[in-house]
Amino acid sequence: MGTVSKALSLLSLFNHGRLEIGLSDITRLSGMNKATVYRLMSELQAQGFVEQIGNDRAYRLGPEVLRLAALREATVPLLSVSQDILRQLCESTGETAHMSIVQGRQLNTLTHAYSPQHGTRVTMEDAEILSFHGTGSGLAFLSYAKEEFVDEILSQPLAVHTSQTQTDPQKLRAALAQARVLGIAESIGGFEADVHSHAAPIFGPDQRPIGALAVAAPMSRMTAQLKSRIRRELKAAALDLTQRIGGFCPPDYPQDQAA
Amino acid sequence: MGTVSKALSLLSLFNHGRLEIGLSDITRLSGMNKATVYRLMSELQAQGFVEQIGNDRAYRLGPEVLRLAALREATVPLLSVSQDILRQLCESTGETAHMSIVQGRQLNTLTHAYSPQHGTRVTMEDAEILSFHGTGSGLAFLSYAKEEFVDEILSQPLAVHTSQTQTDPQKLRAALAQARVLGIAESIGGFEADVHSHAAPIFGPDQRPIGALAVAAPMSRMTAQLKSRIRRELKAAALDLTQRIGGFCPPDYPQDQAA
DNA sequence: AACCAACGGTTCAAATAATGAACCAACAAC
DNA sequence: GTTGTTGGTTCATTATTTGAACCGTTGGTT
Repeated sequence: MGTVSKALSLLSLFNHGRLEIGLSDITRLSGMNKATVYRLMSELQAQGFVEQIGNDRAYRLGPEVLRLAALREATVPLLSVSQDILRQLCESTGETAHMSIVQGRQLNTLTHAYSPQHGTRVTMEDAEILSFHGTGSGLAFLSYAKEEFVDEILSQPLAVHTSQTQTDPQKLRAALAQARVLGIAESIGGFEADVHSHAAPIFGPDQRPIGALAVAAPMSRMTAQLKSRIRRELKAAALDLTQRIGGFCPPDYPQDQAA
Repeated sequence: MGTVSKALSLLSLFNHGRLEIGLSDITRLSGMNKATVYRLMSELQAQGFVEQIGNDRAYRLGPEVLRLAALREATVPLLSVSQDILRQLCESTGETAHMSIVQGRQLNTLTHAYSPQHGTRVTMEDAEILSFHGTGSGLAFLSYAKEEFVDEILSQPLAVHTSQTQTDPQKLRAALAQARVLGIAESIGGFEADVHSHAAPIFGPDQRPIGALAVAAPMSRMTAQLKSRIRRELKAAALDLTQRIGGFCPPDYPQDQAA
């Protein structure tokens, strides 16, 4: 691994539970030498990717990432288009909708929208890390991912999030096969208890999945009627998103049949 | 300059006019060796900071920057809070409002809001690079920036954007002094002809300016009445933003006097 | 006060990674 | 065919990165 990759990998230590990290913590988390980490962080800081704050001198992400994100959006308007689509989607389903993309071996939620329709709703955070085997989004992605990627994910130890988390690789593969038939994956309480999520994959310009669009509802509200509405709306929304960011569905993705 | 800084500096070659860049162009623009650039870009690509697309294999910014930006927002909600404030600001003034921050030696617009009130309006793009001497935002920042920074900016050759661009360092310093009295800077047609912009600095936790909030209107609409309304609203909005991101105005910033 | 542990930051010889001129293969224009 | 692009690759030389040990502070314990 080159020096640049090492430096950038330090950035991925930040997450929602760790928005600020001290030098020693970074050293421990990364397994690198303290002097190395210090020098790398200093370079990242000089370029505005992180900044140091407070009297404990902890590092946090810097303002430069905002500029890059604005430019990325100008190139591929994934976020703004998604927000548009999510707004419609949560309105037409009355439930929480969110969009996630895969970066490396991680599935990250990028943006979400709530429906004001119900008092209870599934709550979300942006930049949250989801599991592949426990969420509708993860399964939707895997159902059209490369074989090797699926193998890699399913051969690792699979975390148990709730009492209903499915961790049997064979049963998960069966779920993927079924998702390929419908073009929609679902997870019933696999990540958070009482949450039933549906998801459809989003595809990039190379006809490979880049992430997923999902609708999450409390299990108590999941009637057959709502289920079919969600599937219908979700498929249309995912297709729309794929097209509006310049992507293409693979030829074997079920398009026309009603879900 | 370390290897990491070199790699990250390649990212700053991207801007609105250059969303996608080929290997040879990057080589030319950066002045580095082609093999070096190739290796650095490969590492950036492996980490998702850039991606290669099309049959010309040009590079563009990658999805990883979105995740980092979402986390930065979770740490310091600059964007979301700004958008809130900009919406109010353009509503109360009836003109285009925008927010820019300084990153290195660059002033970048991060987000903006239009008022639906008038048919004609000043149009903006996010992630646009503004000049310090030609815009209200730039002057607002400089008026509270460190002496050395002001010297550095004003000692460089100053671009002429319009026939009304002020490029005399002495007159610009006078404008900064006046901005310090009001807490508001302005530029009349200095960046784009026919645009009159007002701006107020935004401060960080260390009482140093980090950027500016601005309102831009067509010169034809700029009556004394609108001017005083803009100044009043702008100062309140900038103060609000500063406080809501955990910043502090320096003691010498004029707070209470009406503008 | 004395002690200890943990913190951020620094040093420098040794080890490792970055560098760049030259090179390919592929494509396009002439 | 020639010439000039392009993206990508090679490898001996060179310069940078590395990490154990160090320093000065801070904050808690005894």
